[in-house]
Amino acid sequence: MNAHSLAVTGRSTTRSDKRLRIETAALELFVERGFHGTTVPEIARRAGVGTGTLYLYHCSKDKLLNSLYQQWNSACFARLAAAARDAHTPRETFSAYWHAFVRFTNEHPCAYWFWVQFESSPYLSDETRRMEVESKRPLEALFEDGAARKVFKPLPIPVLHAAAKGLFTELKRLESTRGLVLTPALWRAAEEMVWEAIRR
Amino acid sequence: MNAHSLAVTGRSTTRSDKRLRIETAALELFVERGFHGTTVPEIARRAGVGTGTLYLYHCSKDKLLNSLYQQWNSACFARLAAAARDAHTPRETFSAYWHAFVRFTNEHPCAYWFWVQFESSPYLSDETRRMEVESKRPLEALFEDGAARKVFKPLPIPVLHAAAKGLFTELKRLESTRGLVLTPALWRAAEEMVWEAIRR
Amino acid sequence: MNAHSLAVTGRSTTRSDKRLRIETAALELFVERGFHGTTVPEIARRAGVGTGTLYLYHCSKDKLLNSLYQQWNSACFARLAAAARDAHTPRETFSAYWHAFVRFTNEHPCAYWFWVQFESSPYLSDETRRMEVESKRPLEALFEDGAARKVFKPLPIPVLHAAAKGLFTELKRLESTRGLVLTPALWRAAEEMVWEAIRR
Amino acid sequence: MNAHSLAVTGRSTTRSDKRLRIETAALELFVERGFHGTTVPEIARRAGVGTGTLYLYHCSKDKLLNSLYQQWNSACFARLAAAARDAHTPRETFSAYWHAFVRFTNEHPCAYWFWVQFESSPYLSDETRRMEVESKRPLEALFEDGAARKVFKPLPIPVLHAAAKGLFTELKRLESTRGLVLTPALWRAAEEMVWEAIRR
DNA sequence: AATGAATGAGAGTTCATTCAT
DNA sequence: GATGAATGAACTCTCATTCAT
Repeated sequence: MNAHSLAVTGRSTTRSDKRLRIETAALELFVERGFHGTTVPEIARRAGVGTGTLYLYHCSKDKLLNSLYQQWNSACFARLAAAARDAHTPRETFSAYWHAFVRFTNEHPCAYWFWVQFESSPYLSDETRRMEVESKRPLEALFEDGAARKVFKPLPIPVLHAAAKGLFTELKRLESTRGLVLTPALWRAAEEMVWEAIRR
Repeated sequence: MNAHSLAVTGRSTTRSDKRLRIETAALELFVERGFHGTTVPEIARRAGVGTGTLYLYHCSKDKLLNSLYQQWNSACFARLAAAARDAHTPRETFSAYWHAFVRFTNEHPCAYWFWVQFESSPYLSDETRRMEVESKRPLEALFEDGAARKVFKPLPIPVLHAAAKGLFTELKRLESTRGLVLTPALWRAAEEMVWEAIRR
Repeated sequence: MNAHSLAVTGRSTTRSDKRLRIETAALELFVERGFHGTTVPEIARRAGVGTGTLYLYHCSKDKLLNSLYQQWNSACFARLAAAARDAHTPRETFSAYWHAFVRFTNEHPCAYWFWVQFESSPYLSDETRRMEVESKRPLEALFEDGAARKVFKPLPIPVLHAAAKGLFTELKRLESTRGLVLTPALWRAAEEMVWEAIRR
Repeated sequence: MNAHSLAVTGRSTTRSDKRLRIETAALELFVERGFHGTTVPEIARRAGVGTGTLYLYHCSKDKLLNSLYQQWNSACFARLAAAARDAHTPRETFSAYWHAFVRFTNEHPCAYWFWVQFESSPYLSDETRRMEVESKRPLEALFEDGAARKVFKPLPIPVLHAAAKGLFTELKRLESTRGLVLTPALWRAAEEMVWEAIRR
């Protein structure tokens, strides 16, 4: 997911390199112009490959979008789960999870906006939606301990989750639509808000 | 919305009736199939008018979408503002506002999902986005009293707002993706979560 | 199936006129260049309509080909059946049938070559093939009388039929590949050959 | 055609073996799916060679088709000529020729259907068509003796030929479209039909 | 005002052919 | 000689928009 290997190997036409460049270009363009606003030759051009080459790696524009969605979902959820691994209390778990999310979206802003733009779109296949639900489950498990110890409000874990994701999403949206500056202090305040919301 | 009013009122309502039918059909179809999944002749057919007629009321498919977005935004925000008019304390204001939102989205589920689907899409014009920001301001004013009296956390009002909208959105999404049943009790619990989040 | 009505009506853009022009253009081009050698815009251009117009009348290039095949098959078989209606003896029936075939292919050479080119091609759908078999049956009925009266060799009627169609086809091919001149005398001689072949 | 000869003869047959495998694969696929329904990589895959390898033997897909057509034409005509070599009377010549044709098409059904499918297609080059005419001439010479002795009807030899090829073709077609069973008895009856057709 | 047949630009996708290895 | 990943020209088909009626 980075351009590092490109610089190292010199040869810029290895197979996995092409795939990566296509996927990066597609992610950017889908975010900039939407699914139908982006043409396949445009993706190919930005990736520096021929149009037909794209079809060696992804069998349709549609499947490409779904593949990107699945990849980034997995990557993000894996990251969140990993971040919370060393936490000892529910409070620590939540904090680790929250800040990992902040970091992930800062490192991969394109992937984040891609997610926001397409999670409610009709372009995702049923299979992709199922995978998203599956990927999220391990994450929810992180909060089972807290729920069992009655640290949280007696609500389904996805609902607790919703408080976090919801505020996060809207803050990001305020940043882009109203120019809100998301300082570390604000992120900490927001974290506190969510904690107040979910704790018993 | 039905053939009855047509018969009763005669010719005079034909125009506005057609406009309404077009807009209703468009709203439904955009939600069901997305912007590019919906064709203009299809909207016209569902509205029971000729394809060309649609262009007497809306100069392009794009403008139609933006017009719908603006209309429903205004309608929703007006409704929220009205609901909070008779509240006396910040807590009451918030409660009125929250439940008005719940009610509005139950009464107009199509309009709600339209909003969710298109608020992050690239189909909205800059003008529409500006209007949305403008429309939201009066709503934010509702919370200025509470902010002044230090009932809320010392954060920009849009941030407080974000906690409400964020949780709301994610609960609705859980309803549609995971089958979460949104009982009145759950809505009250959610209201409480948001209140805990925003109050000082 | 002729350009007559065009001249009469003056208005050259009636619906059925467009359909006819499209089908005529397609028939000619398919014969001249084959199915894949003919592009849809080319058919439209020769028909004097827009590319999209073609799709108002035929839902795909493939279906257009099959529709043409079915139409001309029906037309040809109907003609042959009609021609043999007034014949009294098996010999007369056969003669009427043979010469009607000669006349039909002279009047519609394009349709004839279309038939020859596509009857063994993989572009015909199963449905088209079934229809062809069905259409041929009434024609075979013409020879049942002769078969019952033991005028013909004791073979399945389609086999008798095959002798006629086979020689006919090959003579036409000799005309186009070797420049054989198909005089009325030659057609009569060929008729005699087939009669000798099939009679007991 | 098998891996055996490869092992036995070593490197020397590799080249011609590859050529053969390519041509066999192409023949089969062209019959199964038509010219445009068959892709070059598919031919290569079925032949067990790389895509590029095909171009070492045939400079284009088009030329490959024409080459196959020429090869099988020559092979078939040579076989028919050889079969008639020992016949003494025109009747014997014709019989030998007829049954050799039956045998050849039974031994090489793919080649036969290839011929039927492409003899009227626009994929054959002028050169191929010329070669076909040339190849046929020696075959026609077989019947000159009979013509000179006035055994046959006083018609150009290709016309006599047409009666044979025509009935043959149509019988084969009845076999594949209507399930007609081509027994030896039927072939003999058909031979008799043709003989009746052409003899004076 | 209302219509819907007609349009053609522009989309996604395929595939014969090439060429670096 | 043999390969198959890469290419991009060219295809079929769609659909927002127009305009004669």
